[in-house]
Amino acid sequence: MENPNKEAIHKQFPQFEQPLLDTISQESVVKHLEAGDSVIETGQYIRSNILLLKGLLKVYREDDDGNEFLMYYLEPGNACALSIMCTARSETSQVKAKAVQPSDVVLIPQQLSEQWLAKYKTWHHFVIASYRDRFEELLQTLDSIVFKSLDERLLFYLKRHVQVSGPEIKLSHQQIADDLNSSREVISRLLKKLEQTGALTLHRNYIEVHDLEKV
Amino acid sequence: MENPNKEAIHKQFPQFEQPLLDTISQESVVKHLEAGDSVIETGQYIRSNILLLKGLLKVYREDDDGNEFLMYYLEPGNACALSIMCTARSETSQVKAKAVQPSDVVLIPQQLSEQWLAKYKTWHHFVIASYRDRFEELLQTLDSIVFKSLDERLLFYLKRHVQVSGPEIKLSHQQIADDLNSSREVISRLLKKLEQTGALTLHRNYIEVHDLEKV
DNA sequence: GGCAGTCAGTGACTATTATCACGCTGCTTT
DNA sequence: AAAGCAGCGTGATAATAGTCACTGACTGCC
Repeated sequence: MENPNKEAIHKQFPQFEQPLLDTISQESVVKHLEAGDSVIETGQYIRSNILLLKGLLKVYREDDDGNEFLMYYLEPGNACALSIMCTARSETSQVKAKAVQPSDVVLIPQQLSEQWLAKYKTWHHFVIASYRDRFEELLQTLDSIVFKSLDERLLFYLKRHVQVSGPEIKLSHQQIADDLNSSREVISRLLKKLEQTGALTLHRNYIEVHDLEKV
Repeated sequence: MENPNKEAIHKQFPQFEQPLLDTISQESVVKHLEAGDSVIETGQYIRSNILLLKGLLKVYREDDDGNEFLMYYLEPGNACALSIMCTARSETSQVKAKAVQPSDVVLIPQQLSEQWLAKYKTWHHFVIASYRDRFEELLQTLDSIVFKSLDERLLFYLKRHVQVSGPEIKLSHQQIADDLNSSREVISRLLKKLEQTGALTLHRNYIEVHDLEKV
């Protein structure tokens, strides 16, 4: 009885050694998420690592007033050590993850992950690389917030979004404002300025990006 | 010929297994830093991990205009995967580390670190835990920048500083402004407000903290 | 077609932070 | 003691971003 997702896992994570692939297929759970679904809420495992097979996740921080901001996106082949999320809840804030597109994720219980660290070399390289990559992405987000003004942050945001899901940005101004922890009116005004430069065209509920580099 | 720092290493990193301690003593270099010394510049090894034996380091981000902001402090027993620093130089910014107090650091070449990951269980746990801890601290910094206004960020900054080096904060207003990527005048005004609440007393070149919690 | 609801545009106002310009203080140097 | 300088206080002003109030425009539904 082969796990039907085995091939998908192998394709997205070709670096894993064969026995590890077998173990993953046997012991972990693949979960399908619709756009908008929250990863934490659906996860049966409280502390799990997540491998993304298909789709797109956004990982964001939320404080207790409901304010949020985008940390980074996860693409297929990426992982997010959910252990980070579960431990990293200070009194006030929490890390959350949500599907942006319909997605397939592999949930790996924290305990298994730790066993594999010792057992499978490719796994431990993968985990360390994941931490490092996530760290660097977070650092980039931080940079843009600290050093840049909102119009530059918006540009950075749009570029990143185009990278992960193409030049048709299907978001309302309100959603963008949320991701940047700003307000709709401000984002609207900045977007309009960008439209006037010819970098993009605004539509209802989506933005057509032409060229963000020349701005 | 015993490495005289072996005992210090053992004391700060008691979780390390004996063979690992031996290897560290033999193969790594302990470097003394005076307050203000930059870690990168003194490091003979380009890509190294750093273990802090004594003192206090600050790790900060700097963009190409010379603006900077504090990411977090490192205390004895902490480590900073310097590999992060070396790879994490985007076009614009760079991670740097500087001694705040006279400090002793152990420099571990990246190559050795990677060998040890497979060889010593306590090392690989340590590295993973370090990544996680640094990640969470960075997340806290990010929180304070995104969700809080400057007066709250200043409070957060002062609290953290008190935690790592006591209630006598030996910094000029300018230095604090740099760490928060703000300007001296603004910090001066906010500090004055805090003084009026009785939370601290201002002096030339240092601040005497009484109680930051009640503010 | 009419109604409700979401999305977007806009002007006026406010709050926060940055910047500029200056003066004062107290320490160090000569 | 005089000069020089770093650190700090302060008012005025500017720039940026957030908030409020309102409008119109499009969408889906009955």
